[in-house]
Amino acid sequence: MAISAAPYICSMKELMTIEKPALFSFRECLWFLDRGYDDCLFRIHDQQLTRFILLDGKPILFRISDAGNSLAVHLLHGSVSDHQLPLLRNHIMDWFDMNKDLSPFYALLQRDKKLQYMPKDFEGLRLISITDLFEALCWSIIGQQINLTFAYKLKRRLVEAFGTALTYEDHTYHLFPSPEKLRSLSVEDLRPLQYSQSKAKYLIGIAQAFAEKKLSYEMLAALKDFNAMQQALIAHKGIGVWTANYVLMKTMRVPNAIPYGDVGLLKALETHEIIKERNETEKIERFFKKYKGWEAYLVFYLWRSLAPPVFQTK
DNA sequence: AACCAGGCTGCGC
DNA sequence: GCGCAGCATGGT
Repeated sequence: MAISAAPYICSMKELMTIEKPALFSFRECLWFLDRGYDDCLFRIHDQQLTRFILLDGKPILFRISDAGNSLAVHLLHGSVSDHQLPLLRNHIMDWFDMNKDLSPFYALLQRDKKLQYMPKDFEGLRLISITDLFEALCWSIIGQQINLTFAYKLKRRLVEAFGTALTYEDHTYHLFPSPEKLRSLSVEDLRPLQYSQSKAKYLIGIAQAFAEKKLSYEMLAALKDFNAMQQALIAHKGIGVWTANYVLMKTMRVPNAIPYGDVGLLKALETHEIIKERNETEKIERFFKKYKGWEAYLVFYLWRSLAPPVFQTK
């Protein structure tokens, strides 16, 4: 499937601007999205972010850029009617968690001797979400037990083979494949892309569950209770505690969905000398208790800490 | 070249 | 319920 967009000169239409809340840094957010991995679901260049999505079921290509006190959103392909504008605005604000007041979290960090550098060094970094539950589940299954460089390669192969592509001004943008598309595949279709037997099986199984409406965002969100949501996910093959918690954290920002055992999290806890050994689970739980309500953000900021601050070289 | 990767399942106890 | 082998393959 391919869509080609006519490369009109000056075809970009400004759809809207979105006012930046306090403690919001587009630059910090871009740093996270562009931290050295090859993500095929958006493109960043010249401090601008371009992405291809389905809005209200219709494909659009849009670009976000920094406009001082606000973000500017331009339309590059497709159309957005007046009544769809709020949908796009909500999509972007949810993606960057722009409705949240971070000051209580920063107050907690400031009280912590080992982490009190974070509010300044990472100021305005938001917990950037994966806006689609199916994509989030597939992505976390792909990423299980392999390094991220390889995981992004696997994702790209899947998306390029089975997703919808759109070429605009010499760059190709992609939609993540639909559950209906992935459910139609067999394990043999994914083996040449270097998916393991089990990863292939899990992905197809999850796609089936979505296509048959046995699992959906709405279904999960309706549960409210964290344990119930976790169990609803773990019931599916290929989803364990880590995956369930990672996905709940990245799609819904469920604060107590801590991906315990995550190697990145453990590494960060070690470098901050919060733990000495990776098996000190009680110590980790005690540590997280100090951040009640902000656990997901804490994990995100600890991941952020694994790389140098974006402003360091400036 | 060994050891590690943003783990999970299935088995034996 | 808990521990552990096996998985499967690229990165460093």
